[in-house]
Amino acid sequence: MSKLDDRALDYVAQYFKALAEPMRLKVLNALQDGEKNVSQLTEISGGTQANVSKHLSLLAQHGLVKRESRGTNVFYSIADQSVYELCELVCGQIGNRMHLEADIKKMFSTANQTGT
Amino acid sequence: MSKLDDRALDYVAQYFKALAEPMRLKVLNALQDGEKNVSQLTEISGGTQANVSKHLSLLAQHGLVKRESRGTNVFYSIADQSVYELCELVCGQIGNRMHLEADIKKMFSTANQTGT
DNA sequence: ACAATATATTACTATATAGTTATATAGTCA
DNA sequence: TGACTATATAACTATATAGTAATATATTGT
Repeated sequence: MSKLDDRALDYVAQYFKALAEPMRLKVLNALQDGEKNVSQLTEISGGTQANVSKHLSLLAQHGLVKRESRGTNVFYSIADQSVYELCELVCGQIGNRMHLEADIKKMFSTANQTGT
Repeated sequence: MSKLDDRALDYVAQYFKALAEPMRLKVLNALQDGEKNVSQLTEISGGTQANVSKHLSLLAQHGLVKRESRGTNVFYSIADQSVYELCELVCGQIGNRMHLEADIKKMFSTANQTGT
């Protein structure tokens, strides 16, 4: 990325924005081990059905998840594994940096078993 | 990232949020070829001094840029090259995907000369 | 057709924040 | 010290959006 024009910057910003929400990260996290329907994601995330549905909608809009309805269920799945690469990169950075240091390190020691 | 707890998710979300703003991306972009002071960044970005200063403050808070005052100037620089890796990842994805396809592709063909 | 279930949507409230204008703070030089 | 420049901050407005409650829209099975 060296000299993105304004449209591109807006675009990238919007993409980051889609990732800049704890509930959405939680949902993506939950989808790591395969597709899940809205009810499952609602339960896992501890959110309300309406809210989870809205977040899923947004994630789908930004191409982060795929949507497939089967019967009365709608199953969502990660659209692109690179989402996790992003998260890992960020998690790695956060682990290094930060005021919380010890705390954070502990969080990520149980969190970073993925290994791209 | 496989099972981040809520604190971690908040944390990661905040980090993405710092990147989820066109003006801040523009500033980061401008810092790619080395440190710059606030006046320079104000001019390059086309924003107001106050606004740019605020964004820089936020970027510094999140550890994305380093701050160093020399005389009456304050020079900012990229704190961590991994910021660019993030952007490239996102840019790559956006290039593949997307409604805008042709347009976007064109944008990024002139934009992706970095090559980590 | 009707009841039951799963998901989406709408209208709303509350909160966060980008941008602006004006002002404060700090460093430099006469 | 006082004028000048560079940066930061405060108070404000406007906008976006996360969450909620209620309702709409399927789809399935009877």
